[in-house]
Amino acid sequence: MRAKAEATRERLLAAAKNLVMSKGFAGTSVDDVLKATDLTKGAFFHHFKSKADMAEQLMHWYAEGDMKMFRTFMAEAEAAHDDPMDQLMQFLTDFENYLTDPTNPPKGCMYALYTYEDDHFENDVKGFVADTLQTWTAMYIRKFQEVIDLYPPARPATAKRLAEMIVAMIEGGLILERAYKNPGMTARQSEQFREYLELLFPTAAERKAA
Amino acid sequence: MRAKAEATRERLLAAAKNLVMSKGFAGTSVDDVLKATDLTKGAFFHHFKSKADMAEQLMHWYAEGDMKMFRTFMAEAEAAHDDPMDQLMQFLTDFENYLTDPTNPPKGCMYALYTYEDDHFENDVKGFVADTLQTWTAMYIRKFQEVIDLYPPARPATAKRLAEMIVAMIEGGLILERAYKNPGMTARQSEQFREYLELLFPTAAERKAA
DNA sequence: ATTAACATACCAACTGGTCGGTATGTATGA
DNA sequence: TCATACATACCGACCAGTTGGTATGTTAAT
Repeated sequence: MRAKAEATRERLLAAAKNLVMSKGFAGTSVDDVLKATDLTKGAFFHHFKSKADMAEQLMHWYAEGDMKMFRTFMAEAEAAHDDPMDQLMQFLTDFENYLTDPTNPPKGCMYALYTYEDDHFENDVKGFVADTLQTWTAMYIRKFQEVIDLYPPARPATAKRLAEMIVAMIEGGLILERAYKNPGMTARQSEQFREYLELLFPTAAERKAA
Repeated sequence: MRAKAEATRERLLAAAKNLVMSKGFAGTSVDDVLKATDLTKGAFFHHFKSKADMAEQLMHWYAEGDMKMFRTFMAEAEAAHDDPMDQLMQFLTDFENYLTDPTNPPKGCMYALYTYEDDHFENDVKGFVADTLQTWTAMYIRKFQEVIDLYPPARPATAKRLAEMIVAMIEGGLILERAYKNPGMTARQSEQFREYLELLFPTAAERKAA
């Protein structure tokens, strides 16, 4: 029984995610979610004590899946290469392939969405979004620091700056992707960032050429 | 009397802009706007034939102000320098100063906001947002092409890619700025982008040093 | 005297949320 | 083992408040 209940909860969350991603949080009504799942008010308020509670659970659920994916990509990249620059490059190309893969539209980032509707959310939720973005950034920082320690950058650069840069480029890419309905935009940003890295760490490029 | 009417319309739009920027479009009710302006339903529906119509007028109004600002920055930069690289750099630093200036929070980009709530808007509005972003990008493309024509890039680069890159970085920066409540994030993205340009166009940097 | 520019009163539909009820599970004890 | 006792999972009617929108004023400028 508990397994079926969890399945129901995830059905609600999955439907909510799709709706929220295309209509926003305030624009998505509880009834919308119920229509999409063929469930009723009773079910909804059994699993969530309010709509705001759903928002919180939805964000945690989303972040969990999101972070797991990134960690998997990173672990694979680290297993495949010893050199941190190689690891980073593979991570980014893997991510680009994932973005290019014609999976379930509409694409977008729920952190960004919550950020642009933040008046509706409790400080807990806003803090969680910020923390998650920080964790994401921190993953990059660690890797960039390894690269910087190994290869002198052609111009002064900090790991933090580079990490924030790629995160911003991805977020911005997703916006352009939605606005233009052009599925390739985000991956192109990642590609362009790799171009920058090649220029910034010339000795890493030479090493590979050798 | 017509002047007073236009003033009322702008009062409504200005209030709507602030509210929409912090609560989203669906999250902002007509009553919210009226409460903020001390006006009534009669006034609102005299100026806008529906809430959706307000959304459209709001976007046009916003884009007009936005584009005017960018054109002003660009005109100033072009008046101050002959070299396109110098023009570009001043444009970016001017923009950074504007972003850093502690003006009216909350910061953010209405194009991004509409993009993340696009289910509520007519195709007209969505198309307009896309067109405006394209126009913004096209301004950069023109300038980057001038730079590329003059200084050979250290690695293959197209004006279009670079233009999309800076637009994405700004959009992403604004998201991080909101999420972290850190007013400096967006300007930092622009700075970092200039760092990239210095690397990409080394001969331009040499020319300046000489 | 018209008309533009607003105010006021009101409406049907929808909003998030509650509540009593039911069916189906699970734990316990004799 | 099998009835008792309770908990979980869900249903659907209902509620008060809010939503966008309208119909009918009133006032003031042209």
